[in-house]
Amino acid sequence: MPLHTSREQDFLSPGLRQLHAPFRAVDITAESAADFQQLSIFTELQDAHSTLLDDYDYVARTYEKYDRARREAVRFIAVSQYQAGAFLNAALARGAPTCSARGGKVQDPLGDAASNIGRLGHCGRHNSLLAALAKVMRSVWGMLVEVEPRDHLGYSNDYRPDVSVAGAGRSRSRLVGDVKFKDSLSSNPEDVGQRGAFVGLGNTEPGTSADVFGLEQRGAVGDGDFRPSDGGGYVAYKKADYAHALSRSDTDVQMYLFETFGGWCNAVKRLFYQMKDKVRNKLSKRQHEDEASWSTQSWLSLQAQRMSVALQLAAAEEIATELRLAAASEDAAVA
DNA sequence: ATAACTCGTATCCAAATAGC
DNA sequence: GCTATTTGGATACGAGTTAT
Repeated sequence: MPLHTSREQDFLSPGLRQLHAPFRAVDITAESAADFQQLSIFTELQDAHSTLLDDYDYVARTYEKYDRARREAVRFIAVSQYQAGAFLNAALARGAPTCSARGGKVQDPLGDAASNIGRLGHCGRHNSLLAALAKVMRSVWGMLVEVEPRDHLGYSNDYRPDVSVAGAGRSRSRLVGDVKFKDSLSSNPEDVGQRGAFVGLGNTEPGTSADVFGLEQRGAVGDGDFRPSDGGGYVAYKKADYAHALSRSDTDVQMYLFETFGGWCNAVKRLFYQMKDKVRNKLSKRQHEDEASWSTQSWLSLQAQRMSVALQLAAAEEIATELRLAAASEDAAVA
C-alpha cells in the first residue's frame, strides 16, 4: 500500500508531523475505492484519533480557564467521532439507480454526489443559505442590507453581489459579500483533495478565493508550476469575479464561504463578530422573548445557531431531494 | 525507465433564477 | 417562452514528483 507523500509535510513542525503520522499510515483513497470496504480503515482512523484526542485534551486543559477554548475543543472532538456527519455522504442504496446528474453519466461510487451535485443543482441551497445570512444581517443593519441588488452597477459593474450593505465595510465603505457553499469532498474518491485533511476549508478555500479575488501573476512562464512548499513557480493571472469592486476604494469585498460539513470561513466569523459588537451582543426584546431559547442567551449564540441550522437544512434538503428523486426513479423502473 | 500520483489551471455542464 | 447570469462540481490536461 503506497504511502501518501505530501508537500504539506514540509510546513509541519516535527510535533505536528508526528501528530499526523497515524493518519498518513493508511491510504484512504485506495481503501475507500474498494467498494464500501471502509470499516477497517475507520477503525484504524479511530485508533489514530484517540492519540490525537490525548494531545487535544492537553491543549484543552491548558486553556481550561477559557470556557470558549474548551467548548471548541469538545465540539472538535465530538464532530470528529466515528460516523458523525455521515448523513452528508447520503449513499444511495446498493442496486438503486446511481446519481447521474450530468449528461446521464453514471458517477458517484461512494454516494457523495447527493451532497455535491444533486439533480436540483446548487441554486436552491445557495439561495436558502443566503436568505438566512441576510436575515441575520438585517437584524443588525435593517433595510441597509440589500440581497442581490439590482442597482449594483455603480460599485460592481461586472458581477452582481449576493449581499451588500452601505457603510458596513472597512472604514465605512460598502460591504460587498459573496456567499459560497461548497463541499470539501468529491464524489470521485481519487479526487478528494489532500489539503483538506490538514487545513480547515483546505479543499474549498483556495479555489473559491481565486474565483472571487483573482490571482496576481507570479513568476514567469517557464518557471514551472506553483510550488506550495516554497512559493516559487509560475502562477498565471486570473481575473477576479469582483475585479471592478476590488479596484474601487469605496467597496469592501468579502467572500463568505461555507462548507456542507458546517464550517464557516474566517470572513464569516469576522462578520458575525462585527455584528455582535454592533449590537453589544444584546438581543432585542422581541428576539429575547420570542426567538431565543435557554441555550442562546446572547445575540451571537442565537444567530450563530440559526445560521448553522439554516446551513445544515440547506445541505440536508438537497440530499433529501436527491434521495427522493432516486427512490422515485427506482419505483418507476420496477413498475 | 516508467507508471502512478499530485497539484493547479482552464473549460465544461445542467439547473435555477431574474428580467423581459 | 426566451435569454443572460450564476451556481458548484466534473473533466481534461500539463508539468512535476515519487515509487517501483
